[in-house]
Amino acid sequence: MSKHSYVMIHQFNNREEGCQEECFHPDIVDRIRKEMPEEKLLEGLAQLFKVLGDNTRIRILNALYQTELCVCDLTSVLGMNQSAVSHQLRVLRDAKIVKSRKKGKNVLYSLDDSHISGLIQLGSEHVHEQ
Amino acid sequence: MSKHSYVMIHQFNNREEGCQEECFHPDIVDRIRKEMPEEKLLEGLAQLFKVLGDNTRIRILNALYQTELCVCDLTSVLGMNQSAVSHQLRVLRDAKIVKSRKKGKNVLYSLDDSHISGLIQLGSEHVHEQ
DNA sequence: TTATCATATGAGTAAACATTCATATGTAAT
DNA sequence: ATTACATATGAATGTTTACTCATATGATAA
Repeated sequence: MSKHSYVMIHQFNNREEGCQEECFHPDIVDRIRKEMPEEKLLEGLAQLFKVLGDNTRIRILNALYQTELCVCDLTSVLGMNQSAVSHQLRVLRDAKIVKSRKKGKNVLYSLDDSHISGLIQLGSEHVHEQ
Repeated sequence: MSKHSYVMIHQFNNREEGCQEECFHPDIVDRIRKEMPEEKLLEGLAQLFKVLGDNTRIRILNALYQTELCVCDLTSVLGMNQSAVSHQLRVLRDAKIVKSRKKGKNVLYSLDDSHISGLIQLGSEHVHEQ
């Protein structure tokens, strides 16, 4: 028995909490549960958006969208602490959203994913409509 | 003088923190700063992604992507507390990502933005490539 | 009206997170 | 080698946030 159907049956047998017949539709709930994407995918999605969902990181990405930059220049562009920038770069690197390469004493960062600019584009359209 | 140029000049005059000439490129930093999107837009973007960046909310959106649902059925689909679901629905409503309408004793929720499914689509592609 | 039900919401709590400070690592120039 | 510099990272801290519990609101049915 799949994890999904286990939880579903659990729901069916515990109707003291939740609403009754008029609004509780086992058939609909069942169908939707079956058509939900894999839990792994949903977690990955939430994780991706969580990484994008921070002011500092969004500004980093918008800067890198224009050109490859060293940490130092990024720090200047953002006007913030070098340590804070490095910490956020690590989060972006772990999420495979940016990549880095060494050049002399410096480390140059750039975007590592073709979807990111698309996400920012689409997201901007949503924001503009508010 | 714009806020941007103020911060920029501040940066130029405080080089004790940060890196020196070899990696600090005033011209590049200046250009990037000028071409950065409006701060308002960036904040809105980060806020949008932050709202999408939660496991529960992503699951709600994937359920609503299939059909309009009342809170009660959503609660069953997700297998969680009604209060928790309502709290998250409020976050999604505030962000204009879902909308609601009353029907009898129930409140039916549905997606309110054409961009959201596109964002989920694009995001999924990124996740699949990991 | 009164009782019942579906949803919303405020307060409290524990966990997650962004930033700062101090310092470590690694590279390059002298 | 020694010094200076660019970046990374661990620990500490203040803030944000997701969830739970209790209860409020609002609608329907008896």
